[in-house]
Amino acid sequence: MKPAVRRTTLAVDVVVLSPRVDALAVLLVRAPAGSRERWSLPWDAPQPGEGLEDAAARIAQAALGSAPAFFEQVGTLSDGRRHPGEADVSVGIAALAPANVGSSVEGAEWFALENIPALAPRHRTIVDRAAAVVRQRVDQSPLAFRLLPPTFTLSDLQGVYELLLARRLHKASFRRALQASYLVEPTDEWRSEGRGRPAQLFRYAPKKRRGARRGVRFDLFTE
Amino acid sequence: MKPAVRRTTLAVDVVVLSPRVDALAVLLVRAPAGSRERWSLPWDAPQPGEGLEDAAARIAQAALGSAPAFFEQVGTLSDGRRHPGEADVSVGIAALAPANVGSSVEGAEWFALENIPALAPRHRTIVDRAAAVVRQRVDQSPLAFRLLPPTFTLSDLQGVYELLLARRLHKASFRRALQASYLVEPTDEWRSEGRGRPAQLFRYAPKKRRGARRGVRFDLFTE
DNA sequence: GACATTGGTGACGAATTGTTACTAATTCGC
DNA sequence: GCGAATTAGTAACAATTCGTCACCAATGTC
Repeated sequence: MKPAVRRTTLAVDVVVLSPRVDALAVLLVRAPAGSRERWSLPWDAPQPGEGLEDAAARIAQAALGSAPAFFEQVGTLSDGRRHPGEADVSVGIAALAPANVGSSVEGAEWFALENIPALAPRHRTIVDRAAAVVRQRVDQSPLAFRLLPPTFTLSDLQGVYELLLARRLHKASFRRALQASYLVEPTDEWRSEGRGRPAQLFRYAPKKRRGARRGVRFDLFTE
Repeated sequence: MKPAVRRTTLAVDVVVLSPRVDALAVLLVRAPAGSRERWSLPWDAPQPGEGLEDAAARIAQAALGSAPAFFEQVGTLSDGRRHPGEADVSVGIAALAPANVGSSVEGAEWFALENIPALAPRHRTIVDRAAAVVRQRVDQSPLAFRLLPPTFTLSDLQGVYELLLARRLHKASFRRALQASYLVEPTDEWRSEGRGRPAQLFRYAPKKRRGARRGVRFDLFTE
């Protein structure tokens, strides 16, 4: 039996994530009249010759007003679950946008992850996967920095980690680990944020460092 | 502009990995006469109504003789790179098979990862991605146990980790960390492997353990 | 100026990890 | 039989990392 390709219908479904008012939020767009649900993820088919991440950038830009700088695939689905465009196959892609980026595009709105309206079942699955992937890779990939503007305070950064991990972190430990990682460098700017001492601004500037050669961790087998 | 699906051609390309003679090996199949390369990954299109992982299981079984028990998507590609079946879109899936599983299917052969023959460019990319994903997730996912038979010695397990991480591990540290993880339990069998003291056999039997609530690690930003 | 609030760091004890060194059980060579 | 070689398994110590507490710094509020 010789293998052969098969024609199917394909969609790229984009989960734009951003920290909004102390919660991780996802950008949804109003569905066309007559749809079963009122909201959906931004989605479309890739154009001929357009890569999947390129398509995700275009789709995210249409909903957000500007293109996010970071994308990550969160899985391709071909189960029977319903897609708004009846696509056979969906490529789910997470896009990360800094806080306060994204002007108000007509028909697009942010929803906290814990408070999402009804979505087509496949979109619901993709959102859950995106959240899981982002949470799982937060310390192997510079995800957190993609959710912040180019310069940020260490408290901002810690806040993003706390959002992603959904738990409180200890300030001194967080900063010590960050120092040891050589991932950020201080700028000479400070930010006065109302009351309290002004905070120094940092930027993401990872230095290449020798592999630590740690032992195996057997971590995170949380199922 | 209303989003719409688009018809494309789809393939599932499977990277079957298994430890063979002290190296991680991938299963390739002989390409049909007239192809540009002599070897390719096992691949096919998913049948109507067949999930992607189901398709991967069927494809792997055809090349391996039996179906692997573990699959993981390693990315979906739609770049311009050439696919043996000229598919527009490829879903890359890694399948893990224990050592010594897989009878000799006509036209299928194992190749050590460092010694792979010429493949279609997209297949080459998928193999590299599969290796990277497996190496990156080895301590978040029970991947190593899927490369071993149901019972195994601790030296076997350490050997698999050393293959995946491509470096030597320290015996005492490895075992201490494994103990603390409650991932394996001893059986009452022992295996005498020629010379040396016989080793006790263990099985993978993860106990649910309380989340460790560790701090952030800032690990592995190795690019 | 006292106080509340947020930023930032030193230091200590606890926990984890890297390493050395040892004991145990087997096969091989003689 | 018996010592050398080989592989399994572990105790124990040293070095490092981590969690926490305590404190100092700089600002706004009253």
